[in-house]
Amino acid sequence: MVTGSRARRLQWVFECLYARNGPQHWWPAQTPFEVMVGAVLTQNTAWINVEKAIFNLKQAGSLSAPAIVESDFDLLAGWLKPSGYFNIKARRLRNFCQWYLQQGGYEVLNSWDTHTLRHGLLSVNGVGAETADDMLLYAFERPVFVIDAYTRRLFSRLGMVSGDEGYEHLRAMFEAELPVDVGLFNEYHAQIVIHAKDYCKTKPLCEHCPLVSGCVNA
DNA sequence: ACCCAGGGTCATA
DNA sequence: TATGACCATGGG
Repeated sequence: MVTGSRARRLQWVFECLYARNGPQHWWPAQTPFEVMVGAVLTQNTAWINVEKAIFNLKQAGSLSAPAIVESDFDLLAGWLKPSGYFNIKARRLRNFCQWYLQQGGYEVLNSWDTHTLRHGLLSVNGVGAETADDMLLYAFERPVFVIDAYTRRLFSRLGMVSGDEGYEHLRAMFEAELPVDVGLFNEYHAQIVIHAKDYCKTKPLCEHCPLVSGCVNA
């Protein structure tokens, strides 16, 4: 049983995850721009398929905002095919890159305060709350806590949230209960995802770990 | 054969 | 505000 204040329980869950899985070094990408592309492509899609699409973009020498904006639409959609929803994602990626270039690129965007940058990202058709927060945390290194389906499921199973709270409500809760720290938020979200994907299925669980009831195999 | 994957938009009530 | 339809490939 997990006891204590919610803040303390959130810390405990993180420590258990980290002890089990070790540092994840997220986001798996070579540049901030690649993080942003991956954030769009991974919408409701297995990461392994996103990797194939990003590989195609690199292979074509088109993993840049200008290249994506200028490339033929059907060609772009073809590169994105393995990641699914390729017509929609080609449009979303192009929307984002157009906006990205219009604003002046990474350095300019990174000079904005987090609130302004978040609203800017959300103004792009195809960039929703989670995608924007992925970009803010992993490409711009802002202390924003990313909420996804895994986060809802884990903490719902742990009895710490009901699960049907709105996105902003949950994000505000995590950011209020935890130390506002980019490194912590980075690692915490990565741990939640890796826990849901692999490790809780293949690694044994420690007896006193609060994750037992949060594991899909428990 | 069936289910879901690191969501978001749009139409409808 | 809150559902439902839609997007689409690939791995278990």
